[in-house]
Amino acid sequence: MENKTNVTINDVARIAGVSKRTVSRVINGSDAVGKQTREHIEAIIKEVNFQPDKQARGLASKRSYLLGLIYDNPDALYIDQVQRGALEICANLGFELVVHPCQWENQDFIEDCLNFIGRSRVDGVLILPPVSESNLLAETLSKENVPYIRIASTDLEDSNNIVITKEREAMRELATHIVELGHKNVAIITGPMNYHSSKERLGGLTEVFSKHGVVIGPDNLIEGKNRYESGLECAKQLLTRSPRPTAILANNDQMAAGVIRAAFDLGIKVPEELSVAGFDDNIIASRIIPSLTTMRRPVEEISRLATQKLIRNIKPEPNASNKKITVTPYLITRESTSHVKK
Amino acid sequence: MENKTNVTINDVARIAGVSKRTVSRVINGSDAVGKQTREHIEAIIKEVNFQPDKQARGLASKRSYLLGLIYDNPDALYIDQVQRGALEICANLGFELVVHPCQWENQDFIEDCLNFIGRSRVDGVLILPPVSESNLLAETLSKENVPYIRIASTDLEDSNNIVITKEREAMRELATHIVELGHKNVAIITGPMNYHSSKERLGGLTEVFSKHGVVIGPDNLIEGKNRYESGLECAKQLLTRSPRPTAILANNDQMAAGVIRAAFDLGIKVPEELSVAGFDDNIIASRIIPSLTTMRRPVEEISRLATQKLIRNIKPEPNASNKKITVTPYLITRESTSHVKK
DNA sequence: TTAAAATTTGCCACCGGTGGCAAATTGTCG
DNA sequence: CGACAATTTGCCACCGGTGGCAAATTTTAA
Repeated sequence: MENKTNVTINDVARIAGVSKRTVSRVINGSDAVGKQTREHIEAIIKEVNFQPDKQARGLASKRSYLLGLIYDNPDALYIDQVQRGALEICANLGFELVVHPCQWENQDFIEDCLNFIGRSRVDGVLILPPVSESNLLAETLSKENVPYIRIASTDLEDSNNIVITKEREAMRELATHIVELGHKNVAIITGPMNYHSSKERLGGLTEVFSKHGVVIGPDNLIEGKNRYESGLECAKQLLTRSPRPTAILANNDQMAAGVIRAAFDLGIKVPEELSVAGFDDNIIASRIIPSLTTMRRPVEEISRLATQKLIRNIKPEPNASNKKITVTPYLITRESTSHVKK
Repeated sequence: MENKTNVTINDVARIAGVSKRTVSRVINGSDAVGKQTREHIEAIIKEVNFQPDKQARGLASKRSYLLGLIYDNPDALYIDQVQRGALEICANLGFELVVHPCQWENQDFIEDCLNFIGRSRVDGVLILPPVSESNLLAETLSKENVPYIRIASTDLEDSNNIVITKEREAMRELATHIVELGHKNVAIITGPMNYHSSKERLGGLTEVFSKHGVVIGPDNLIEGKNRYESGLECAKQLLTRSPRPTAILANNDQMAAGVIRAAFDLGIKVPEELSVAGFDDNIIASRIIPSLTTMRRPVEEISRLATQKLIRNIKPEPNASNKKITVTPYLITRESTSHVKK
């Protein structure tokens, strides 16, 4: 462990008996270096533990080796998973991750993001839902030539900068599960309907339900806010209606947890008298009693894919294919859903 | 919104009709600038939305305006709160936050951290528990002259670089609560006993219990791993012992959630037959049924304080006092604890 | 009024790398 | 074997700021 002094490129060059330009070429994997020269220099770099200064490199090459993570999501568990996935890729490719939470419904949010990008000099940004749904942000970044990747639920006509989670398809699977359990009287708590993702998820459900005679109308459809408290409140409304639904599907796990609490408070047994399902499979889904049937979104995997794509957008590799990336969540069946009682 | 072109210090200097050195002085708040010159330049900076390049600044001044966040904590909710607190301060003081999860029990963890610091050129690091308990890391950073702050539960003889959470005192409060509820047969699931924090929390509990005749011995003390699964397993052991404890105190909320699950699986009613308490007040504590009595750790506040202190250590202000910072968690009473039945 | 001191400001080198282009070296072929 | 092409390598300017020091200006003191 001799991390002591900061070795510079000049030191390496001097030791190797070459010019620093050649060392620079080696660092950057340029092909125009003789084989033995390269190996000699690489050995020395390893030996003296030379780590090129990101500041200087950035200044000269217009690259900071920093990635920004832009989000406005109350779900800490989701963010954490994204970070882990992204960092795994960053570590491999020599990037660092700078986090930037924001308020995407504020008026100055675009400016705030641009300022962040300007200040921090990140080479590109990863944009998480729901911020990823802002076409204005995407267009602005395009115009400013800032590489970005959006993680989102639909194509949004921006397919080269997006990783798509097929939420509509996922919800079809969930709806099928519910139909198979014999539920006819199903209620849905959607997310905020100005989110694409809420529309996609609802769409997937109703497609299947309508084919099987499960009617979704104003009486059993309610718009939630994706938070626990909101799920609690919406469920209290739904559960006092008559006829009482035998299943409630919430737009995410947080709200589903609220539904379970509401049922508990009203003395309604889950799943015997009420089936409940969520979306995300965040940690709460497996901790709550009864544990929650939900759609697992492989967040870490999505994040890894998105980060790779982002870095490839920043420094294009010739041989890399550039196809659209999609991921589909899948059903996790737990205690909160069961056959409807006759 | 005219973020378009990247304005440089030369542009500002030219527009203001001064040298860039003078503009630099204004940016850095040097006192050696004439009042009207300063105001003139400041106006122009605002007008053209000049944002000094962090790379260049860093290269020249040996400062990156980046802070590192080092942690190895499975609890995403805790990390998220820390980030929010830290970012609030960073935003005010012109810093960015770079995250670095690690495996502090790996052999090369010190080297890994040093490499991270070297690579990213962070100006200082915030170290979260349990990594903060590593005296070796702290000493190494001292030796390398890297500013750091540890968030930890005891003084660790490093008081100028530490923000202390008084966990022992907190646990006294919890123990008192349990004693007041009449419990005599109490079991404890500790954290890993090689963590200071686990010792502190256990110490606080036993201090109070021993004064009130509540005996803690091998029969009702078990070492957990701070995770849900561990709480589940430990509780299953404790709850099949005879006499069965009337209260189980877990070292954190994750394990307490496991205890509640174990009780549920064994048909033991909480809180009627068993009181349960945790530590942290993370989100799961209020979501679970029954909701969890716990000690709230004001994580965001702690993080803000730590970040401020860190930045002050990086660029010392003359008038800033430099006293020790401590925070004490406090009791949140919910559904999972009640009077012991006679 | 003038010299000396204090305050402001500007010049220039430098931080540690990268990029363009020319120079040096090696290889190829008639 | 010499001329020419291809491959390697080095020189030097530059990225956008900061720091030291001297120069210019203003203030104070005699």
